[in-house]
Amino acid sequence: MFVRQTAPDMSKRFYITTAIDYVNGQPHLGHAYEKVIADVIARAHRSLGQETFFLTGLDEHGQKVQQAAVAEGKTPQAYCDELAASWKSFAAKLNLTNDDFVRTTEPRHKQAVQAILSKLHADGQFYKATYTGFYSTKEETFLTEKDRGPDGTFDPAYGEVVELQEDNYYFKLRDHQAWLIDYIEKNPGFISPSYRRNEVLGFLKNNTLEDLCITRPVGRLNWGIPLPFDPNFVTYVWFDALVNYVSIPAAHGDETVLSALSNSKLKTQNSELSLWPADVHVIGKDIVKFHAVYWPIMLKAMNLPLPKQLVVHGWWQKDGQKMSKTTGNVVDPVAVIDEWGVDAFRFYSLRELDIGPDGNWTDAGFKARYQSELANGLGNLVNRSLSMLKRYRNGIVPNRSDELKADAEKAISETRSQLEANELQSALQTIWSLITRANQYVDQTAPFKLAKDPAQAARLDEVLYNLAETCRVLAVLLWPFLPGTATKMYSQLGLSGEPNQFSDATWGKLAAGHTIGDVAPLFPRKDI
RNA sequence: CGCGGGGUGGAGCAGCCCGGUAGCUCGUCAGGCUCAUAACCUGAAGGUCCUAGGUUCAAAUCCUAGCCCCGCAACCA
Repeated sequence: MFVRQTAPDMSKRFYITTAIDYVNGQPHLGHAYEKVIADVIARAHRSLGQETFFLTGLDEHGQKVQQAAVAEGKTPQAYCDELAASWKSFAAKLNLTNDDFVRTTEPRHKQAVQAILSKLHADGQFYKATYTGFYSTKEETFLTEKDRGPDGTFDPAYGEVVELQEDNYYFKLRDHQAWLIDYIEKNPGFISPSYRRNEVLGFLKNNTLEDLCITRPVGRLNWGIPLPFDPNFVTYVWFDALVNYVSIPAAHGDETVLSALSNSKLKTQNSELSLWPADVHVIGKDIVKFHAVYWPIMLKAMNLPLPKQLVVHGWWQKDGQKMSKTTGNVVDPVAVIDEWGVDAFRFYSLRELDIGPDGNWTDAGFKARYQSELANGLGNLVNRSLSMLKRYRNGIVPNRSDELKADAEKAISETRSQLEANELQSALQTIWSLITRANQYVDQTAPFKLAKDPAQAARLDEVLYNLAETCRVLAVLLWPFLPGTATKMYSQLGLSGEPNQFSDATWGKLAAGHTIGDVAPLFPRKDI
């Protein structure tokens, strides 16, 4: 064994990110879903004893923001500032434990973007070229062949279409295809689930990568980060949004990123966290290509290691239909949380849909899971267990008994490995199997009958201990998913703090003689 | 042949990667219990695991072909 000389906070943290959301609009279910997935994974790793850094944030540049700001008579920055406030409160509403919140209009991000652009430009990774195409002056965008109707003309919605020439900078992607295919093949865990990996490999093997246009002339778009080597252009999406994953580590003093950009002087905060490479990027299936193809190539060009894993989630439908603002069948996460509580929202999102496939949100399904699994399953177990302990033993924990120990330990070890593998839905199923077992145990041992017979006092003690201790273990297992509920469970057990250390999910930690707290339903039944 | 996902008892899903009693929630029916949020427990009915081939001692699970749904098709999680 080598003795590590590094200071504790210099060791590499588990670093997890969400995609950053485009600020043009209000948060919806999809945004909430992705953040909850990332938060549960982040909390799970913290609980398992790993130093963790969880980053989420906003993408604030681009034409749509610029246009929306102008339409509201505001400056783009003022427009972003207002929306950023609401997005930050949204993160709080979801009970996220993000350690930072990136906004791409922040100086700390911009300086990193410019440092990267300067370095790659100096390294000859970019070239300037002229593009000729059909341009819609109304939509302020170039049209492609796909935008043509069946008769070969462009839709009148595009207004006047003119042939236009435009200079832009391009990033060389072409030479990178071979190593990237090789990398993805040799690292089967890089893209999860596996069918997304196959999709990327299929794309890479059947297509030739086109070089990537990375700029817009300021005449067409000025709400962006200027190229440090050509003031006539701003950088366009790729070297802005994606870079947030390393610009924030740089701002926190990450040595890996800073040394890769050694030709520049970046201001950092006083901390010196070690973050890069990211352990997990949680993203939606729509942006797999950008994260699995463009981003690795960009990192390779920057001489930075690749992220360890992309966790790709699916889409929610509502009642079997695509959610859209025009049909109005949207799920407003804030409304759901206000009505049912954030833990119920988190629970349904993760229990109903595994990470990967598309899912179907139904209000009836939500209510059913709330009622049966949260109220009748978990809530009722805790309530009946602790009520009996209160009533029969004045809330004083009896001597330890191990009747449910084996069942609990099975659930604990399964949950642990499922959390480590990001199998969140399966972990919830495992946890609920313990809840079911405990409810069954109440029926089999009938403590309410034992209580009527003084000769059975010792037996009643055993049963009450097993139930209380199972509730305590459940609180620890549930904490990453239902942090508020888990903390309430601890509080009802008379335990202070949060059950946020997985190591506390060890049978027998509840001490004899301890007095529990006040008991109240965790998920009040809602009769509809 | 553009890409991808799915087709499992009445509904919605898990299982498929690493073949071997078809599991979960809801619903239906019949019992039990009364500590608890009219909650809990037990049992029953109900399934050609889309179809057809193949591999295998054994396939929902692997392979091939077909049918049917549904997304995506450059920046929408």
